[in-house]
Amino acid sequence: MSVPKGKVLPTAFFRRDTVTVTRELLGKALCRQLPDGTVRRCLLTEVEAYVGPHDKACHASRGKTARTSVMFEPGGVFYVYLCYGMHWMLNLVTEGGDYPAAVLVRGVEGISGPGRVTKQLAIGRDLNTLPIRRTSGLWVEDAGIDILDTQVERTPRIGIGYAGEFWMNEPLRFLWNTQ
DNA sequence: GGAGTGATGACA
DNA sequence: GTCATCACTCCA
Repeated sequence: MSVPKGKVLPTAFFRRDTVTVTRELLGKALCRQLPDGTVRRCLLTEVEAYVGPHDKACHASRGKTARTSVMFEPGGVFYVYLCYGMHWMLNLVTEGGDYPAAVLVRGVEGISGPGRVTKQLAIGRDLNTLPIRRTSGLWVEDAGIDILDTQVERTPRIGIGYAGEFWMNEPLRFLWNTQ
């Protein structure tokens, strides 16, 4: 069963508190325009928050660099980077600007794992720094689904053991339990 | 449990 | 310039 077309989320949606945005992204539809012109819509089921310069797991916690400068942009753009030389990671930049934070897309309905999501949706470097809107070929829509807190699970983030005792345990990973 | 893979950032 | 590290995935 496919996800019906919804209203495109405005830039303002992303220019807010990162944890709030992360939680609200569950059940929203990540939409990708395919080369043949058709659109694939996938409900977001797993996301992680990287909440600012003080977050030791956030790439920008050690300052602004060529790679992380996009995270200092006002929210509503993509941060895409290559991990382990093979996997593209998709992030949605949040907050109002000059404050590095983003949401990592770890999974959508039918696709688990951040590297598999980008592979299946053909997401790569070319989307880095582009705005989150229809004309970029990748955007987010409100699918009209209301997800109750009882369906949301929070856990520590994955693969950030280097971030120190506090940040590696913060429950900044959000999962939508669809069962 | 371990390899693959290459950009990135720290350091010289 | 070198070098270690990595918000992962797949196969044994």
